[in-house]
Amino acid sequence: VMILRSRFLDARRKRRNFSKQATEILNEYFYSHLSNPYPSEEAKEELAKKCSITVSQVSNWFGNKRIRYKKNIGKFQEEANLYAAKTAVNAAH
Amino acid sequence: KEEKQQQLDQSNPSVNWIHARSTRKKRCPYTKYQTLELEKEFLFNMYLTRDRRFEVARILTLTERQVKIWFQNRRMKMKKMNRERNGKDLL
DNA sequence: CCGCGTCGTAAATCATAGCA
DNA sequence: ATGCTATGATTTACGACGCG
Repeated sequence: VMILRSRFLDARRKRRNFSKQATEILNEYFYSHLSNPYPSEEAKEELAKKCSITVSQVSNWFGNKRIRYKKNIGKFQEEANLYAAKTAVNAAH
Repeated sequence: KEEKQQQLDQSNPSVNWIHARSTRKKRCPYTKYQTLELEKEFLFNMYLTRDRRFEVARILTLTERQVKIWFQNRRMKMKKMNRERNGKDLL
């Protein structure tokens, strides 16, 4: 019973921000697909696996990212340049 | 359908993936009472008959369209909950 | 053609994590 | 602690497409 109880409570655990690496991976995808930041179901699954989060969480992240980016492109300019440079470096090596 | 616009300038983030239906109704959160009654109705049956939809809409002061869409969204929510509540628990 | 179904999403809003 | 904002999740409202 205690085990079941703990498991139930665990399912209701409070949300945590995603890890730095996960956010990094998601941002890399977002900024390298800025002209069409809509990952396919397969891409979402791959991202979910790499980030150790669920596909739903990947969808939530992109939904939030797209709207927040669009709402204030200026605020994300620095971040955009950062990832643009990063992917350029990756491509070069 | 997606191939309509593919070649977009990376340097020009005037991103065109902006749908923004101007004719779209602004989201308006339902009251606790409305939500509670909708949930009770959903518990009774996940799918509405036309008559039931009319009654629920009248009682809650919502349009039939809003009630119809609420049920569609609610079914999607249930589906998602089931999906996540699967392949989990158990040892 | 209609009308309601699902699926994926926009946009607003909620809840609270996390930090100055 | 406290206030505040960033962030992840949830809630309305549709468009696109499907089926009968």
